[in-house]
Amino acid sequence: MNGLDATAPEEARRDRKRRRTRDALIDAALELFEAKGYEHTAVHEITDAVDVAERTFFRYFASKEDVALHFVRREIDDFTTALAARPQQECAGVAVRRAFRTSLERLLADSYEINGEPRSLVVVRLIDSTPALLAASLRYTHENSDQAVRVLADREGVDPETDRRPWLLITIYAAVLVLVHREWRVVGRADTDELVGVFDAYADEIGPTVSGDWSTTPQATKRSEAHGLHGAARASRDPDPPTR
Amino acid sequence: MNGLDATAPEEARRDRKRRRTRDALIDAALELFEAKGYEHTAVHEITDAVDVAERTFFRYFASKEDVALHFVRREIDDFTTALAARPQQECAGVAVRRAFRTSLERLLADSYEINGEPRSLVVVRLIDSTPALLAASLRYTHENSDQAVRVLADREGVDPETDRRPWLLITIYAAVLVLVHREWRVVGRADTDELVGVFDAYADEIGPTVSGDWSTTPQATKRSEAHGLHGAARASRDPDPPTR
DNA sequence: TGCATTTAGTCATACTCTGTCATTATACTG
DNA sequence: CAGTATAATGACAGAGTATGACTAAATGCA
Repeated sequence: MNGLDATAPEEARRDRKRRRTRDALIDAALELFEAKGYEHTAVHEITDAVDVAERTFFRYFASKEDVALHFVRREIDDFTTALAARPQQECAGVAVRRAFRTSLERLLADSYEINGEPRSLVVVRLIDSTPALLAASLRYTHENSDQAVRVLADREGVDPETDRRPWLLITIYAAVLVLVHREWRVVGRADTDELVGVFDAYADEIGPTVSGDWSTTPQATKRSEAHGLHGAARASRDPDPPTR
Repeated sequence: MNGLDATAPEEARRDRKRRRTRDALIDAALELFEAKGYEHTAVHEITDAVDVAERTFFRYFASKEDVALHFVRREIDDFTTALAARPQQECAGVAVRRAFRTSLERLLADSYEINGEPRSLVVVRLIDSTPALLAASLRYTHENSDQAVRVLADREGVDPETDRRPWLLITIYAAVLVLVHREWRVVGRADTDELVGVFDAYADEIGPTVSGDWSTTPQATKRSEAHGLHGAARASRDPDPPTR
């Protein structure tokens, strides 16, 4: 774009300053949210704590939700990165499962604390217990699954427009992650082994069907030949017997 | 609560009036949303169309989102009802699958039209294309899965506090429904056969693993002896080999 | 008819978020 | 060093959603 000679260090300095402001806003916001609750914290209270104008907050974050979703975003980005980095020989199901586990582990590895509690736990609890944040986080996950689906489809050499399997696989594991967060909140600790265990328990439950190797086996089709899944819609079509 | 003798007709009349106002607000809202988009429709425009005060709107609906989510709520309630009505001898997976299909069919059966298009399609498209509504609808689904889980767990005689299978099953099918809505929007029609076919295709893909018959297996839960669930759980806890 | 309860309307207000313009800090140029 | 461009911030105004408090009217009941 531009020369990285003389101007670069200065730009870096400005970046650092921006980052400081940004981090300060995040920290102040989380502490206030934790102390008073998300809904009962006004944006001007956050900006007062950092001593910037309220308008500045909205220059750093698109919304009040946005600042709390910072970590959700990171977790999802981590997942996509991890998925792209899985070795090619792994079949889709295993790669997705391992990538999700990696992102969960990375989230748990965050060692910062807020009021003596791991920040990850504080954030998960905050999101889970605040309707507006829960909604925003589910939406964010949903919207970004497209990207993960593309990565997965690329990797497996299938077309996400016509093949439903990548959508299903990503969606299922995203849902599992929500369930893990739920249990995490109940557990009330950020014990990596324990929570990865919970994740594995769910993943084991899903079993081999969805996780099968797409490239070779017509796995999805235990009861017919159609593996293209478009055709797979057909035969199953079990007529719904009357409810009673 | 009270006598249903003399007062009943009056109460009924008041109820009808309330319902008329409410329905008028919903209709006006959907038409405006469809015409100008959700975000570009102000609440006072809706209330102007029905000729009530803006404040009145918020007496009928908790929020602007709420009025658009009316149909999502109905779909979810339909599901829970349908699940409770499934015959006992069906195994969990089949019952859940059929109940979801029933609620989908019922949604599709809505024959009202808005601007010559089926209302169900209009609403699905509206929700899917409006971030705020998408978020709210995902949240609503999430929050109400608790109830469905309880119904399912009751039915199967398992404890939802310790058994993860009902959570997983409900969550997976809820996610599938979102995927169906997605394709529905792409299809651009409200063709029952076609969309039920899409649902079945996803459901077939999930296969028997999660849908297994629980009645024979003891409640799994503690991963100590992760026996059960279909033996698929086998050698869980696979150590994650290095990414590269 | 008189009294209580419920429902709707009015007014006031808090909060989120956006647009705009002035002000300051910082970087580059001669 | 002065002068200028650019980016960041502040200050202010305003729209829109949502809530609380109070008032007026309708309704149910004595």
